[in-house]
Amino acid sequence: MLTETLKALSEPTRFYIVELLKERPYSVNECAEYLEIRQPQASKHLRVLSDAGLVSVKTVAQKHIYSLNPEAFCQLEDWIGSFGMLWEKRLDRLGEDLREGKERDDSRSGI
Amino acid sequence: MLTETLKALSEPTRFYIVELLKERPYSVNECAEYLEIRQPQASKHLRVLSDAGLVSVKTVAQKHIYSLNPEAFCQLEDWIGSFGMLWEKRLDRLGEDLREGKERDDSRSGI
DNA sequence: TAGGAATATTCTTTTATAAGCATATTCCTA
DNA sequence: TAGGAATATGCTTATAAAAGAATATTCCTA
Repeated sequence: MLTETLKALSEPTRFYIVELLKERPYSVNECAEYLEIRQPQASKHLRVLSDAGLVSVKTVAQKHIYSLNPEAFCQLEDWIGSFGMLWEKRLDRLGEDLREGKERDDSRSGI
Repeated sequence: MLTETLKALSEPTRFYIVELLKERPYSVNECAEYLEIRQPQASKHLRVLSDAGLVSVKTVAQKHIYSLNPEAFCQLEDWIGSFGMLWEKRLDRLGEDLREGKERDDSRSGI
């Protein structure tokens, strides 16, 4: 479900965690330290991100190393990509209309 | 704030409204009808989407016609795009390492 | 200008979730 | 194997937001 992904990302603290993980994988304590939150909160937020498929865990000794999970972001990218066509379509129609010398009727453009 | 955009989209009903508006602009009542929700809810959800910059309104007589706002989606697309580089970078490193005949150390790959 | 159509707002109730704190769990090492 | 490091979980409280119902607002038209 895309909405779960979006929901997980919409929480500011989790958003920052994801931004942090862009740099490199981090352990739970490292996340907590960098974001200046307590360890349990970091753990919980990472769990939400994990449940949403946004991050993966790798266990090294006692440490749980979290890293971004490409698939989830590709899925999001695909969805966002499905909008780009809309603006292009409208520009296409605008172009056609201009070539045909039509008056532009914005009630049809959706802009 | 990107988190506001994400939050607005993360609500299932609003997500469907956005999907509906992909097709063409819709009035409040039309949205309510298609999504089988009551008019006030549609109005409220559209307000949230509007506050987040995801939709624009055009008033035609008493009707408020809502349509998607390209800028917001482009912003999202830019952000999502900033992740694509990461996977590529990793593939690049993998490629380099292979050419150099190195042993792969996954603790550095973040995958 | 009165009436109705279309939309927005207010208020209440309910539900979801984030934070805080304590504690449990897991696993390495001396 | 006892102790400590790293992480996870449970419980409570506080806050945010969604739904429902009633009502207010805006604006066109006869």
